[in-house]
Amino acid sequence: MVPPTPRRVTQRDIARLAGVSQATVSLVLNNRADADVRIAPETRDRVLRTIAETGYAADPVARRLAARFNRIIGVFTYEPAFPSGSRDFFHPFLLGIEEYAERAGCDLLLFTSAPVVDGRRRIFHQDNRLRLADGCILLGREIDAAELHRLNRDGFPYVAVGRRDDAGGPVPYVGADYAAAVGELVGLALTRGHRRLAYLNTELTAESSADRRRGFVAAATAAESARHLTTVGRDAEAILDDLLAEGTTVAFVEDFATAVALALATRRRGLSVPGDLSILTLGDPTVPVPTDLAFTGFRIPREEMGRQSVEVLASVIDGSAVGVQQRLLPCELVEGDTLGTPDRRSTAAER
Amino acid sequence: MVPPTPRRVTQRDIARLAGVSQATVSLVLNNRADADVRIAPETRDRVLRTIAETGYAADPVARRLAARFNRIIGVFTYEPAFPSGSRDFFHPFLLGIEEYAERAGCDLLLFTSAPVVDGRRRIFHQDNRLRLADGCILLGREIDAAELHRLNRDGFPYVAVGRRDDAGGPVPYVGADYAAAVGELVGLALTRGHRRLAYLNTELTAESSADRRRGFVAAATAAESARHLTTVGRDAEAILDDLLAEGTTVAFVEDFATAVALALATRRRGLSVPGDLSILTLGDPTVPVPTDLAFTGFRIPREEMGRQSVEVLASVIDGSAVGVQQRLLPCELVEGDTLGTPDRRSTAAER
DNA sequence: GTCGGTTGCTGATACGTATTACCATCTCTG
DNA sequence: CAGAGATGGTAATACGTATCAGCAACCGAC
Repeated sequence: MVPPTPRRVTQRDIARLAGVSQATVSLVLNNRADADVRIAPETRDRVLRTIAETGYAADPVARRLAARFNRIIGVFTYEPAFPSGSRDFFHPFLLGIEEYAERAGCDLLLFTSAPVVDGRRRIFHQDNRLRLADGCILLGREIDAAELHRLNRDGFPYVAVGRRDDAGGPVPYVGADYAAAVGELVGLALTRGHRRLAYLNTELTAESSADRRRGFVAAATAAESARHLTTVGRDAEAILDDLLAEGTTVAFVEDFATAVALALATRRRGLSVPGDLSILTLGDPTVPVPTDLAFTGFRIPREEMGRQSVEVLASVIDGSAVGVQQRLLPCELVEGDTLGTPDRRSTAAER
Repeated sequence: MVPPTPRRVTQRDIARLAGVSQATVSLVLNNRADADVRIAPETRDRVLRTIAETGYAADPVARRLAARFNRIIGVFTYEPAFPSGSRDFFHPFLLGIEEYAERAGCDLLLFTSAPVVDGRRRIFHQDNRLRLADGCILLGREIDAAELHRLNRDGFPYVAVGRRDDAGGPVPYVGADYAAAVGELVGLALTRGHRRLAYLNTELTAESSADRRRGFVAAATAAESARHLTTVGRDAEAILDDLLAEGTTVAFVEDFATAVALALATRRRGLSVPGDLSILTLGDPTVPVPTDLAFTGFRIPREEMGRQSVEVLASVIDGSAVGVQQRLLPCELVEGDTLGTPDRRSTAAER
């Protein structure tokens, strides 16, 4: 292993050239002007001139070792950060993260080296370089609670993108207020006259999923009937049978692809969306699904979540944040074409 | 500035717990088994057990300071790395870079903090953190020669994505062989009977542009006429006039958007592509342009360029590379619908 | 029992920067 | 002109790891 650097300019070199001590160079560089640190203007100038001449730049590694602060923000993703799917789910988050990092003058360290163990990436592994960063941002649908636990224990500054349950203490996060958004959608459906609602969920473990269900349950108390169906292992036809049998007029669908499939099945049966069945989606697609329908639902403020996660992390790192930072950002409702009124069809027939 | 870390486990702690010296801990950790470094198996086990118990992880900063090697690859882009345009030009490069970095166990450091000066980002600036990385990858249509110069002078390992002219010495790069690809296209056009060719370029400075032109010039010697036109400041109509006046039958167009505009203009005039004019593109679009035409041209192996740039950089860093690394990857020809035969129209009329 | 060789480990030091305690020197005051 | 106070700088040390010269202890051979 040959040292890659032939020899680089250090503060010691500057000091020698300027006829001062290394400490003086450091003091000049850091613009120290405390009560007990004084540098004569001409000395300062001489040092600065020498620095300019040599093109010296401080070694960030040594600086970090000594000062324990580096203006580097780690980004940990549980999936590749640059995925193939162009309309990818992570992309907007990263966009916001990069934007705010640039504004804050921070570099981003992507932990691409994190190995996959048991089907998912791990933060903590042999020889992890987490601590090179001043703090880190965690991206992923599900984040291992044990790893959050360890981050908490180590006192390493971090922020999760998306709300997280406690893991050995409260978890700092910047999330989307799914509960409120779903609640609003339910309210909208009730206003339009819907009384028989159904909630279709896929996964069960993720917080983002639980929050949506919670929002549904809380807002649907005024409904005649509010059922929960799982879509796991069932095809759209079977689900549709189920919905129609109970006289459901509006379905709240967690997974975008399921909503598309359900709409297709409805049409295949000669029924219309939203004439016979209203279908609401609960967030943007996570995988690209082609559809000609403009679904009614809400938009997750992903870019803004990225931005604010960096903002929060920065405040945690520099100590200006008090307590555990937890933010929920509002989701914007999207009025599409898939929410109708339950009686529209009969009204049309009466005409 | 409160120290963010309360207190972390160090080799010294391990050493104390295991009853050995810090040096021994380091030796065990690095699996040293040289002739003059010997650790008794039981000592080694004891140290390893202590490490496991405490959950110790080496501080990458200190490691880097001592060993000058960190398995971190810097990525410098002259534009935001995560751009808004979904079909972005940089994206495939980053995809390849990430993929190979993951395989090589390297992390990626995005220099988002690089400030914009005079309309472009700068690698070297006050307080740059370049040296945190073991080496870096440079992405950008045009890269400042002065900055390359300085990288060369400093002996900092780097690789440019895309061929680069010398800048105070040869520049290591992984590029696409534009000259060969354009040459092949010219050959194809000649085979189809074209004799009057035109080359339409936009910018002049970038190496990628010069390579294409060079390929054109070298291969077009067999043609009756091979002209160069600039598209800068001219609209598609004027260019088309020019082409038709000279009896040009095939246009090699550097910029994808220009090709689209030219095809539209041709059609507006009641002429057909490729019946009256063949239009060839010289690489993928850099900005998304909607078109229903499948252009004949070639594909830049961008993902592979990303992968290999990391591969090359890694070999430069670990010293296994001899000399300056320069690679040109072949571009894949794409047979679309925009290359015809110059006499097809008259043949059709004779029938 | 002395001498060369081997084994297993440690002490010292380097890496480059930040910080603090402290030391000269000069200036002012009574 | 002694003492206090201000001024301008330096030496020393810390940060955590890697490396290497070298030391002690033991072994075997003559």
